[in-house]
Amino acid sequence: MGQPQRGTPARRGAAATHSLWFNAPETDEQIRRTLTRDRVVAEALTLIAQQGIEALTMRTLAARLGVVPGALYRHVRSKEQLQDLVVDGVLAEVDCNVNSALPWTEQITVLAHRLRNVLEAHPGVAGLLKTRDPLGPHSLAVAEAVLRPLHNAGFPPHEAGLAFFVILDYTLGFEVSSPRISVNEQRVQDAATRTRLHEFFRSLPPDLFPTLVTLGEHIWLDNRAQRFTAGINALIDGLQRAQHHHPADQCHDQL
Amino acid sequence: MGQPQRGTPARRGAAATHSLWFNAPETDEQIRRTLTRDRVVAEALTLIAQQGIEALTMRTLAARLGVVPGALYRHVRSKEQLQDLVVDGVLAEVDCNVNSALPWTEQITVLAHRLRNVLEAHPGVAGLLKTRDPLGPHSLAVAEAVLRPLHNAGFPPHEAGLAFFVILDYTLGFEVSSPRISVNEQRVQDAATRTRLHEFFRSLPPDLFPTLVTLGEHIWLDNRAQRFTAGINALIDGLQRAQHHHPADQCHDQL
DNA sequence: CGATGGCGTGAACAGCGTTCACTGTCAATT
DNA sequence: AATTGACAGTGAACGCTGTTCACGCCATCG
Repeated sequence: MGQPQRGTPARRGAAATHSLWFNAPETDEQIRRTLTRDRVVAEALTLIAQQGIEALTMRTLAARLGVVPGALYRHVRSKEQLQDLVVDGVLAEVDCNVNSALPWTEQITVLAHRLRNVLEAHPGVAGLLKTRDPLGPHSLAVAEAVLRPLHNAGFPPHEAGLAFFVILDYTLGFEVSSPRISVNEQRVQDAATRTRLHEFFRSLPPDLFPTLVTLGEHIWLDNRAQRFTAGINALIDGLQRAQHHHPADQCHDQL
Repeated sequence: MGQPQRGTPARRGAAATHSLWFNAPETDEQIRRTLTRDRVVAEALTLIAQQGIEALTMRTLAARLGVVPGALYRHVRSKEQLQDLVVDGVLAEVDCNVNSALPWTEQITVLAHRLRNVLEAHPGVAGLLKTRDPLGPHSLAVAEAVLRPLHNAGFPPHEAGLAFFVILDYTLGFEVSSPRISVNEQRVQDAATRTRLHEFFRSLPPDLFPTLVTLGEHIWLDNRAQRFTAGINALIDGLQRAQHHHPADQCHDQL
């Protein structure tokens, strides 16, 4: 957006490449004249939202845009860069505004839940986020939003950094295992597979796995929201106590 | 191991496929007659340890075993199954013995650190672990080892399950972002890139990212061990307080 | 009106996971 | 002891992936 904008023929190249233009999912009312980096990223986002991250292929993305695969490389240097742009586009959906009058624990909790909800809506993107150094503008905005309450709460730089990473590590790491979409294998966690899972736990040798056998079916349920809430609450509670009580934490590195 | 064991020719098929057998990395002193599922998985593990997870390719794995790619499919149904076996092979290295006389917080802390150390030694495997339902024998052993102290400490089933997943979510999620090995791009976090990162933070607009500008360089350092220790301590501390104080945790699901 | 530069095309390349007919060799059977 | 059958590994192929590049087309600028 902002660069000099080419002209507007009725439909660019409609005579030459007739069929692709009409087979493509051009359901929008607006005429889509030419490709843009923003349009590429936007289509990648809806593709991921619909079919998951492993469906994001240069070829299928190009097909959805009514374009030959190589054309994408005019707007994106590589698939890796496209993924970086996708990550930043997803993080743009996180609302970074929090009431700074609230205690920092509340602010961080709200931000973490917002981040989780956004990542949950784009399955697989968290996996990209953890493999990259996220330095896009919206990634930075999220970082700033999380770091600011910690700083204002009086955390010294080092401890603020630790708390910051601990919170992001947990939130992103939690979302890396998003609910599987792949329907080809029965990976979807429906009632049937849950029953088979419970049978599996009952069938385990009780001498080797006593706790798993007795607790298994009470534990392996898909209560992702509850799990995240419990985790983030424990985490922030622990951070708060570490702030007040023992700023130098003991080290358990060996063993 | 256990099935009827074929014969032992001096070198199986050495006349037909002469060169491959000698070009293969047969540095071991033992004669390697034929393929085994265990040998395939073992070679995959050393390949991952040496070159990272993205170097694990059916073709290169076959080449290292002195074998044509299709031959692997006699011992492994698919690459996905191979990855599952790799995950379980890695988790076999986790020592699951803990002194059950210690407080549960100590036991869990030790286990979490051991798990982290093992995963750190096999970069990329944590990423597989979070995308699978780990039901191999060694995965189950780790689960049992973590769950048992919680159970013995009096956690009711539901709360034990929550604590269990919270600890594993954090530990595995933390390890998903292992230090990059890929040297082709300058992803390795050396001193030079750290300096460039600090310059980057100083160059940010201070009106948009005030906290990042002031705290940036004190925060983005590669203190992974310290970060993990701080996180797991805060987490377990928070879980301990939740156990004693408010067993019913408030819910922050909306917003 | 002609030159220019950017964008999409079409085709190709290397590499990936996976399949399959075939072959050689061992182990058990007759 | 000779025959049979099972099976591991071969070689080649299929369809897919990301990526590159010479080639035209077209809008714009001079």
